[in-house]
Amino acid sequence: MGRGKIEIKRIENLTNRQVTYSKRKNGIIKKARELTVLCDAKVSLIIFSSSGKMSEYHSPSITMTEILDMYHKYSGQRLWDAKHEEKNLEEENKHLSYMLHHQEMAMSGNTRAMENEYHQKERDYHSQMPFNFRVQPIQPNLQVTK
Amino acid sequence: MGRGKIEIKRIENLTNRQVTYSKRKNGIIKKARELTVLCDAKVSLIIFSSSGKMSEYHSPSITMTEILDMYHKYSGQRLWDAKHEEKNLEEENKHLSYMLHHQEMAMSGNTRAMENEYHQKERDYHSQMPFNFRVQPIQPNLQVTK
DNA sequence: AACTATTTATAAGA
DNA sequence: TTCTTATAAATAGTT
Repeated sequence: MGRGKIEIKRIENLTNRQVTYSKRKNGIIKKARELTVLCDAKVSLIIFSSSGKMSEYHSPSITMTEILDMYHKYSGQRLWDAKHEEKNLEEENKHLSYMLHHQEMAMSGNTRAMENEYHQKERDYHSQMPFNFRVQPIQPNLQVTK
Repeated sequence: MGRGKIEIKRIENLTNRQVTYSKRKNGIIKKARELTVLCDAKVSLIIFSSSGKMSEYHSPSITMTEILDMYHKYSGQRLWDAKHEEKNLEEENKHLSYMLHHQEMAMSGNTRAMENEYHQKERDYHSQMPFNFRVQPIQPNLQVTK
C-alpha cells in the first residue's frame, strides 16, 4: 500500500524499518480496536519492536488475566506456571488425581479392569495428569483433609 | 474500505457481524505476520469472537510464555502471578481431597456414611468428570487460523 | 464464496 | 520527523 509494492521480507535499512514499524504498528492497533467494536470481539495484541520497546492493545472490558484464563481453557495450555510456588501444589495435585483414580476403580469392584488399566493409567499419569482436574466450583462448606 | 464507509460501532446484524469478523480477523492476522517479517518485531495476537472461538497469531520463534515474561518485565505488572495460578491449583486440590476423602470412607467399609452421601457424590462425579482428563496440550506457539 | 467499487493504509517523497 | 500523495491493499455491499 503505497507508492510502490513491497515484498514481505525484512526491511534491511534501519530507518525505513523503523518508519514502517511505527506506521504499521499504529495501523494494526487501529485494526484491533475496530475489530473489537464492530464485531464485539476480545482482542489482546502485544508487540515488541526489534529494539525491545513494547506496545499493546487490549479490548476494553477484558483484562490480560482474563485473556490468559480464556487462552488457558481454550488451548489446554498452561502458559504461565509460576514455577516455584506452583510446583508443590502441582505435585500434590497429580498424586491426588492418581489416588482418586485408583480408588474409583477399586470401588467399582472391577478388579480385572483395574489391573488391565494399570499400565495405561501409569502412562496417563505421566503425560496427562498436570492438565487434569481443572478448576471446579468449590462447595464452600467442604472441609479439606490434608 | 468497501462499497460504503461504515461507522466504527457494533454491527447489529448477526450475519453481517460474523462475515465482517471473519474478513477482518484474517486481515489483522495478515498484518501481524507482515509486521513481524518486515520490521523484525515480535507479535502476540489473541482474538476471541463474540461466540467464544479463539484465533491467534504469534511471531515464530517466540512462545506465549516468553511474551508474558517480556510483558511482565516491561510493564512491571504482575498480570499472571503465582497467586492466581496457585489459587486454581488449590481449588483443584480441595476438590480432589474431598473426593478422595469420600472414597476412603467408602472403602473403609463405612457403608452408612457412604450411603448417606452416595447419591450426592454420584452427582458430583457425573457433573464434574467431563472436565477431567483433558485433551493433550497442543504445540505451543504455532499459529493457527486461516 | 466470488466480485468489485470504494475506502483505508501506507511507501516513498518532500 | 511530520506532512503529502500516489498507489497498493483491505473490505462493505452485492451477486
